[in-house]
Amino acid sequence: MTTFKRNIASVVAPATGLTEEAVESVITLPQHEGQGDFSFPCFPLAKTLRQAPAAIAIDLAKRLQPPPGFVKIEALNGYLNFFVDKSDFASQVISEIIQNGPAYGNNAQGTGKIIAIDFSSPNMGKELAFHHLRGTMIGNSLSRIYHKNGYKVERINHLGDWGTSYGKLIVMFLRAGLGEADLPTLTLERLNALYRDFDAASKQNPGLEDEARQAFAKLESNDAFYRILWASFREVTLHELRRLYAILNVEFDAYVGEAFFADRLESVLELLKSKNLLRESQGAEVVDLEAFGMPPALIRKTDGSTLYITRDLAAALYRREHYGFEHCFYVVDNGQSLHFQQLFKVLELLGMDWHGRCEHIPFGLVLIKSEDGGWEKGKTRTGQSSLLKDVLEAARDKILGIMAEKNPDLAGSHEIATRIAVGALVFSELKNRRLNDIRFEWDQALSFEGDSGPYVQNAHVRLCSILRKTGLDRKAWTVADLNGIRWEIFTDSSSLALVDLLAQYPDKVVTASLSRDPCPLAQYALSVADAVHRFIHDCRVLGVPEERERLLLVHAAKSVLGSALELIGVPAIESM
RNA sequence: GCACCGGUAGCUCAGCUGGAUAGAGCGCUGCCCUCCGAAGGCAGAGGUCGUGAGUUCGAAUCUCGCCCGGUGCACCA
Repeated sequence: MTTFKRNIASVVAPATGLTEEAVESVITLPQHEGQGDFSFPCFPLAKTLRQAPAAIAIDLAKRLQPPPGFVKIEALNGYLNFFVDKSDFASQVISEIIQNGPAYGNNAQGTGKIIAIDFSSPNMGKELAFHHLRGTMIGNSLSRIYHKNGYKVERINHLGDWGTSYGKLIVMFLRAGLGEADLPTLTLERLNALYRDFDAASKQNPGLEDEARQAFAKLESNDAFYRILWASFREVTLHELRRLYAILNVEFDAYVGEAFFADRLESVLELLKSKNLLRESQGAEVVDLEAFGMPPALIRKTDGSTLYITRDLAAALYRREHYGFEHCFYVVDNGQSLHFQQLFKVLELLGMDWHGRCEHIPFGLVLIKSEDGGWEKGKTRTGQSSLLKDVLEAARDKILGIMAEKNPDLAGSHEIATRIAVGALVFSELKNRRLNDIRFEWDQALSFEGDSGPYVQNAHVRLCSILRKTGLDRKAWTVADLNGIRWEIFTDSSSLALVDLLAQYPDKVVTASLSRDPCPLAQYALSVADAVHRFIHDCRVLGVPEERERLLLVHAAKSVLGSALELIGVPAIESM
């Protein structure tokens, strides 16, 4: 792909006076048939050459000889269209895929650089709701994408495990008559129920809020019994989280929750004071951000306790010191953009010259139907949101039904059904741009038709199935397999369309990293799946004279599609 | 009121670092398995790209105003 662009640049640059880099950067891929394979738009030349773009294109088309790898140059509508030698193109693309193996699509953009990425980060004592899937999978996918771009990625789960909320849990735990003896059998479900009980009970008994604050104060002062309760609650939460993350195939390098920063808060306050940023306001301590068009950042409450942003300041300072990151990403929903604007501004005011390396990566909200029929943000606390484990189970069960009908040989395989369910749910989260709000509806969440995860997974399955029939599914392909390949076999439109897409993979890996959005890769996987299904439909592979060549393409397509699926976190399964 | 985000086919959405004739899926009308997996393929109908201006040779894409929807804006995280 890059060699083809470079070859175009090598003939266009001298004829136009542009640099080769400038030519390469404007080369586009045409959208319609008859427009060649690469295009150079002549419009920007109109001014300097004082000629109409169409005339420039016609003139260039006459004067230029097709560069290596090309057979024809044509002028059309002010574009200079280059037609590749199809055999040559297929040869270059497929050879590159075979030579690189799983490293195809890798680049060195991030070599030697570290990215700290904070995602998922649920609250202790609460079950994962369906809406947590979005941030979790966006963060997971971005981690993999940046890794493929050469970065070292540190995945951080910034567990919400400190604050008055945990006073609430302790209060309700004790009020329910539970004690240390009950800890071994405690479940996350039970803890989550205690939360809801607290909300209900505190409406009747407003004094409960005070009790919770006192309980948290006692926890903060390291009361031994309260520390044991807290540690158990945390372990129960982590146990269930790890179970779900395993199903989703999501991993973290660190579970560093807010509690970890508890004893660093004083030094944050000292730092703010030393820079003369802290002001007293209505009995609380704030950093005034009015000059920047923002409300003040509330650092310390009237009762002396600290807040979210105080802990986030401590976390940012720690991460910078501990990881020395190039970028620090916060994958958190769009509703918190003000918080992050304030956080980054305070870091700037503190004189942290790296504040610009911190970046909020917002995503749209998951809305649920409200009582009046409108749509609103779902809240775990009130129990309106569906639990992630329930949605996963429902999806798996529905898929088991479909499998029984479509592939009785595999019927009953919970493992495969689960992987299809994960693929379906994850793909529908990531195929759209991350800032779009999503409306949760059961019917839609459990719809597996059309442009869906299963459709893309099925393309991979069909490729695997063909390879399996020849015993080549576990083969390690090498450049030796390219000897004697008749590249002209790939010049039919279905094969060529597939080859063309495979060639675009490295660019898509970069695009996704620059937009900080898995969406381009999900869309790409979809178009590869389209091309695969069409290829399999149009081109018989086994038992035909072209078998050897087509098996090579099948393997190349499987390899690239599998890689793209891995990047977005959709399981690349081999049968379904 | 201020701020962030969205507004493209009946519905759900791609396309947005400006480029040629705006693309999918669902739904609707039909067609294709004696053939490697039909969870598949092919064809048809369906569009003032919210709206008004501006920048430009060229705007769904950039800038500004307005309208509609979601979210946030001091002691929760």
